[in-house]
Amino acid sequence: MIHIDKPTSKKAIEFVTCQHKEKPDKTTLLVIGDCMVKYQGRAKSILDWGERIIIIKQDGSVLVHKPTMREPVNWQPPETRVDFKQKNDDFIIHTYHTNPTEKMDIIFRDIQTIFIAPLRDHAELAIAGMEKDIKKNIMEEPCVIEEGLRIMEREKTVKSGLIDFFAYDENHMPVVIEVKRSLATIPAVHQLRMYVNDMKRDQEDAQIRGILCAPKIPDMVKHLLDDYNLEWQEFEPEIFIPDDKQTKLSDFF
Amino acid sequence: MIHIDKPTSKKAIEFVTCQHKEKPDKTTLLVIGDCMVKYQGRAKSILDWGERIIIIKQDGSVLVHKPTMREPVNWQPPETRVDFKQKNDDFIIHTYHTNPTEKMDIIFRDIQTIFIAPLRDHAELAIAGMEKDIKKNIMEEPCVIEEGLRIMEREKTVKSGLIDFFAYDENHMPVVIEVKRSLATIPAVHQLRMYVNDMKRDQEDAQIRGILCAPKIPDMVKHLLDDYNLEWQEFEPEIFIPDDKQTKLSDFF
DNA sequence: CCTTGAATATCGGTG
DNA sequence: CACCGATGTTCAAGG
Repeated sequence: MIHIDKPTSKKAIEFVTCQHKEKPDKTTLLVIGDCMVKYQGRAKSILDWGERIIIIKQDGSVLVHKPTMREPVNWQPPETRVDFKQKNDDFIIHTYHTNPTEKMDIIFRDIQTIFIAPLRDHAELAIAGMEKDIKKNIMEEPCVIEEGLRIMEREKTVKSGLIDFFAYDENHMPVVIEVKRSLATIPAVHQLRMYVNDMKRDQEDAQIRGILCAPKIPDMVKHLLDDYNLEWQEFEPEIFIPDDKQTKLSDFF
Repeated sequence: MIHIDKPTSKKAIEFVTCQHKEKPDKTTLLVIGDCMVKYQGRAKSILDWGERIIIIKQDGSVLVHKPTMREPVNWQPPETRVDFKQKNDDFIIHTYHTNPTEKMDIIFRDIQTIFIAPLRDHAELAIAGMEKDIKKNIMEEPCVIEEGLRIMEREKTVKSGLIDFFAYDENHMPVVIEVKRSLATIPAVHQLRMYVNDMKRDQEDAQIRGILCAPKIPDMVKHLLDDYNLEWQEFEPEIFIPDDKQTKLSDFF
């Protein structure tokens, strides 16, 4: 890890050319300073002068971070080409990306620090509690949705898409189940409605239930479900750790 | 702007306590080093050792960035409380957030640099080419969709949501128009269908057209539109700079 | 390659 | 505060 404080634009060019430009896929570059940003691509934008953190990552992604907000204010996706220029007393980072075509220029009028470090990180995130995990739990314990439910198929393909669960209730009536891990949305109602219609067409069975399952279902969505003669079930968004991740996660939670 | 290189965990604690902890809303903190990350909240995750960049922003957002990818591998939203601890030879950053309840711990076994700087950035992003801008352009030049179109209402509220445009075509037939700035999706078709149905119910008028407008409409979506007797119009995703942003943007493009 | 759908989505606007 | 929709969404998985 090396860095240079308060470099002139000339020094900055020398530093990044010597230390980063030859091996951009091996070293991460950090620039902190007073800059403005111009972007043109899927949209167009301009960001006036301000003190920010710029990160050029080893896969060619470029981030411009303001001192607030989770999201970068400007960025480029991975596989962006980066070039460094000097103009008057400004240090300029040109970035260019294809597919989609996008360019972004960062102009520095003052640099506080430039860091260059070869970062090694081969770890992969082990995560639980995603929609996948919630579905696995429903598969193992269908009673969280309804007593007596027998799940027949999971990820069943029908004409208009993929049904999360196809089951029979305790009265042997077929049930189509759509699961959301967080908020149930209006499009999810239409998705479920479409699946139920597909099943009716396939089975020539007028009596098929449809249940939308989510931790939270807004009134608007409930009313829409009523309109279409569909049902809903709210469930506790408990996070279950799947067996295959237990070895990685169980020591910590 | 100050920083400390290769600090021991003890030195690191002293540094951040002295320089950051008293004014976390005034200074941005950067830590680069070998760490692991544990998170528990809306989901649960664990990230094994690796060299990463951690940013603690002045609004309390916390980012953990790997040397690749646009997205942080772990994070906390704004308004997160941060605390620093020492345990054996490790330097630990505890973060805690409420609503939703989430905690994330970052454990460093080696620190390359800690950087603390009060960053000032009051600039706001001026951006053009968003859905808002495209709608404004359609409002001003309805012929980009169809010759002879007269737009009557914009953002018209109906039972199931908000219609982008309500218009009459050159034959005085009512038209409901739904606009997407990028890809037209299947849910957008159902949205449009619902709006047309709402209008029919309101107006007791059997003849209402519905047009889905987007730069790109996949075949699947076109077929679905056909099924429901709806229309579509692809348009060039040209980016128009709205008048009120011209002063800011026009000098650059 | 294109398409589809999830996300610890985030974020802004509206009621 | 809840809720809704857009995002330069990003990202991974599947065809």
